[in-house]
Amino acid sequence: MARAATTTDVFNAVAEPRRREILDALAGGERSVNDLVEAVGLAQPQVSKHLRVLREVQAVDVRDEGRRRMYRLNGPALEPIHAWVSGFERLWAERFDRLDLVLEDLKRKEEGDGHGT
Amino acid sequence: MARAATTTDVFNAVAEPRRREILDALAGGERSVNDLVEAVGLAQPQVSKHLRVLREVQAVDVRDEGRRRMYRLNGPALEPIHAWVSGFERLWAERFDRLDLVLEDLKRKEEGDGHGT
DNA sequence: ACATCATATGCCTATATGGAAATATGTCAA
DNA sequence: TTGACATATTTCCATATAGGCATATGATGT
Repeated sequence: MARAATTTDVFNAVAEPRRREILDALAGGERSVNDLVEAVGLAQPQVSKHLRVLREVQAVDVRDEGRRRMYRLNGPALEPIHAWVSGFERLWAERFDRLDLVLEDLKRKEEGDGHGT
Repeated sequence: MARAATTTDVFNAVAEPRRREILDALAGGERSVNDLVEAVGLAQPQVSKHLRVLREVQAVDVRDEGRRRMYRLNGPALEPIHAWVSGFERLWAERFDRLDLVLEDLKRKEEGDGHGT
């Protein structure tokens, strides 16, 4: 079996750095394809192809405006990534380390003085 | 040019669902390869290969214990993902939607009544 | 109808993949 | 040393890429 298609899910779609750049460029608001071509410095066909992938995983929406096609972010499509990676946040976030300390402290106290039920 | 190697960065490494499963399984603490084989239901060689990829992007660390190799998470390697996707959080988090409303409201007011400089 | 601008699609190629199966490496125990 | 267990590596293969380039589609103005 080969690698999963880039359109399988948003994880695969954003594994490509150029596609992340495109999403970053769209963070400022709607943009036409040509705008994006300038923004990411790729040839137009490549940008269109990346946009297709992003469309298929719902990461972007399109709107026709005359001869141009305006692309915009569809943020919620990225939520699964955030949800997944947030589960590991405590492993690097300092504030959570400190929270851990507090919790351990509480636990120690509770076990220490026997004023329980 | 082909697709970027899975070991290029953590985004690519984690695009493979089986590797995410492995990381999930490691969230509970250190595990041997055989443990992981059971946990994810893949053949041992595949698991070893996935673990190699995860090692190369620093998402896991290994420790030798007798004939077993104990793998553990190295959370901070996932931070770039969290950092990137968090930039888009406002696009789906309800509380931010409401913040947007408030801001727009303020803006309207400011533009509406001419009490400027 | 025509020329022009804007975007999408098709074709080509080198390349890395993930699973399967076989095998190599490494460690312990007797 | 030999055997059993634990893990890693190699080989094989079908498949999907990403970029380059040519071209098709679509909308606009004259």
